[in-house]
Amino acid sequence: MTFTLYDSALGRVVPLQPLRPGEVSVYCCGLTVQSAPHLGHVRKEVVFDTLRRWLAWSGNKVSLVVNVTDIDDKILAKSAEAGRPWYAHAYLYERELHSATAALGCLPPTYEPRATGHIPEMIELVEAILANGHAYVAPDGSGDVYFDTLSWPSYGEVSGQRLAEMAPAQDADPRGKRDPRDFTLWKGYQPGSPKTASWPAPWGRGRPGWHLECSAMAVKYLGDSFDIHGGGLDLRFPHHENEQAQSRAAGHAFARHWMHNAFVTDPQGEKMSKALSNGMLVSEITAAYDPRAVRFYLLAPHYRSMVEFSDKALAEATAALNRIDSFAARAAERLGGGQAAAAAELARSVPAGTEKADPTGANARLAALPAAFAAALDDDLGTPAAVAQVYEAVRDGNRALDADDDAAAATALGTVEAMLAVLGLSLSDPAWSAPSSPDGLIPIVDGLVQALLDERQGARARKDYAAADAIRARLSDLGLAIKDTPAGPRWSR
RNA sequence: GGUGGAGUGGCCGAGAGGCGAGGCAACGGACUGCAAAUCCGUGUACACGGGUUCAAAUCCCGUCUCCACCUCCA
Repeated sequence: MTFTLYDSALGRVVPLQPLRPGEVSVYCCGLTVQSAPHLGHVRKEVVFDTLRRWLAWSGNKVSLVVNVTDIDDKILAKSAEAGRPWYAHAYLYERELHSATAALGCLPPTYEPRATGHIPEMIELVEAILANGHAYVAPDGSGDVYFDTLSWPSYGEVSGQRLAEMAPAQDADPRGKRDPRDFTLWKGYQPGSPKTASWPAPWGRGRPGWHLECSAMAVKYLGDSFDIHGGGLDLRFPHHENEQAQSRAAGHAFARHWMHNAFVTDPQGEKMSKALSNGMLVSEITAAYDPRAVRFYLLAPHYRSMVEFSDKALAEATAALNRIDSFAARAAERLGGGQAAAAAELARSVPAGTEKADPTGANARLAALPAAFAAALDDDLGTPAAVAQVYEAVRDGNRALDADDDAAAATALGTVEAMLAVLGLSLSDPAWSAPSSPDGLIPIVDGLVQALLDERQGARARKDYAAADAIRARLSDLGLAIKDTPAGPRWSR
């Protein structure tokens, strides 16, 4: 069984043959921490978190490096507006990003380097490109260094853009550029910018260009060559194109495959953006919906398809996940938690799998999954077909419970739990425990509701259905759903 | 203008030459005091027009519409 992926530079699905068998190295462009993340930003995090979990589940050591761009034009501009130092501004939104991704159950990357921590590496990279004759220092004394795009014949290989056909950019500040298609490697210090946002370099004080940062960090942490470079589709050109060109021009083999996720769109089908982000900030969404359902909503469609944001879609995802959870709860009540605990145990072995290759453990983990589920994920991270397998197992399990076939129900429960664990949706995942509930309150609430349900049971026994239904209605008004099961009434939110 | 992607049943969303993924919603049935939950059943979908083929949602040609990138963007 081999993982295959759609390599967006090649435009087709190819098998992943890692540089080092059993180890997969992934670099994924993170965010420029300039403002609060919206749903679109975190789709990428969820997609690559799921990819990483799957590769680890199947026995690979996975290194996932995600950068934090903490210096750029936007950060300087917005921090000035906000009246705080640029680094404090960046750090504020870096923390917001972390809480957003954690809320959605994303494991922290293997490492998350900040651009500002890698200025020496970036300078070395520029020196290498200069030495190889693919960059030039602007002759105007500005301290700018530009990549000489025309000197790099394979420019365009990532995005399919042809240099000759590219619309010449209307550059507001061409300074010493030879050709409008050249891009900035190093931006000379401009008076008026914060002094703290500049660093000494052989060609003058300044700061790195955006594209350069990723190249330097990817090579530093993943080596001269690595397996997968990921990011949002909007980064394909020019960012990824430029990254590839400058890295190879410096002599590095760089990314072997490119993976790009599609956008989250607004209800009109247009790409989510800052201007449209009202009501779509991650913090707002996770306040309004179960964060686990939000993750489910983001990963159920294929990563290369656009996802449309709407309250209806989130509500549907909540309902769908609810059905899965109801089965798990019903089965666990009937069978005891053995199967679920076993699946949770398997899931717990996976974070270790990201640290080292674990083919032996992988055999046990893969055996816990339906073959069709594994095949779906191996086929370019086919989460839709994988999710369909979850539903199949839920139906099988419910059917088994209805037929009093405990053995079959137990199998289904274990399968469901294992699949949820792969997708980062397992209820036993610590990410979903709600620390916001004050300690000790839950048993009290539970006891109070139980007392009311006992009351209702008494009424039912007397065939006083009016009284029984009144209690149910009052609980229902509080948002509690009551189910009468053979083992007695059960309540849930 | 260049490059890439998309149009699927009430809605969402897969698939990519031949047996109708899956979910949500709806309707009927079983179960229930009634519900809820669950199970069973119910759909002659693939933008349009041509073509290839024994067979096309899937391939080819053309048309229309939408989206993205080419300027910062997950």
